[in-house]
Amino acid sequence: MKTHQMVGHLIRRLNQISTQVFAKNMQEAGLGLTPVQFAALDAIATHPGIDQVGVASEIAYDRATIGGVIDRLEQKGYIVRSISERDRRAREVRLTKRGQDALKEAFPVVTALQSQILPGLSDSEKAEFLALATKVVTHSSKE
Amino acid sequence: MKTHQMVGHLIRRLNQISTQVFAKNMQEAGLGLTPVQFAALDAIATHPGIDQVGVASEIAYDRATIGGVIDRLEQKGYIVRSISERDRRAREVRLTKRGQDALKEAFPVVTALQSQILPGLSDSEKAEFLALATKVVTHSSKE
DNA sequence: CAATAAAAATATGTATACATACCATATGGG
DNA sequence: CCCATATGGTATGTATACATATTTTTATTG
Repeated sequence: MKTHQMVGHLIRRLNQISTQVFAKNMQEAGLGLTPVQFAALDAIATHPGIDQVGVASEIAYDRATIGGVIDRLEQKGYIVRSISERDRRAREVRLTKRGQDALKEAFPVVTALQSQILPGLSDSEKAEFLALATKVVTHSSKE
Repeated sequence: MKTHQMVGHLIRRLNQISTQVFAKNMQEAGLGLTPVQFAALDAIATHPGIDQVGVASEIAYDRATIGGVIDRLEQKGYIVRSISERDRRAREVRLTKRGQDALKEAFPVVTALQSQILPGLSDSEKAEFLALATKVVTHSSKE
């Protein structure tokens, strides 16, 4: 079997295409958010006061990676961290005004770029791909 | 739209699942190859004397990343680099005996793990997924 | 209630992933 | 032949991605 035909290789290429589309559209919109940063902002906006472990499990990352992502979001002034009163080990995370604005700006861009992520597929093929991918991810996260 | 349902997010999760399956199977087989390292070894085996840019374009990476990958393969004693006589800027890359052995050992493992990468899908669904993914990647690399 | 296990962050180390800049070399045109 | 340009590789910087270890704090259990 050729490497090019292997599933893992194809998925990596899809991810590559996806992140490039994301970066390109973000840049054109004058926003510097990466896919992870956007996902984290969205998760925090949906669950204000969530802790870092919560963010990690919401978007399926490990704690260590999320720590770095949140560091950078904090440096950009998009979020604030505070020690939880309920559990002093935990850091509660919330959007700042700037973070809310950035997310509000990013949302339509991200929604619009979805259609560019699977170039060459018809609408029904895209739907089929989405259904299959969802099935795999759902199945995998149930274990 | 929820982040979880976005194409990019799903693709990232698929890639995550894929790399985890790869790492797990490699480790169980006592091999320490990453997906990129395997792909690079395979490309070099198929094109002995290929230069680094050649490897990069074979497996769709940038020069900088491949440089690091090849550094590590060299450190492991799997490949050797030599200055090309045709073009003294270029480094020709070849497998060592150890590299050939490692690749030979890895191949059946990688072939076998393919079936674990899309858990929850039937064989026909896997084939459908593969066809759609191939279509996207092919379409995208034609530009 | 003290000992201990578990959990939240962080730190550390390794490996992608890629943009940009830089150096050495090659190549094409004048 | 000279020069502008392009190309191969490396260096640098940023951002994931994750395993493992460590610290602080919490929860559990004998």
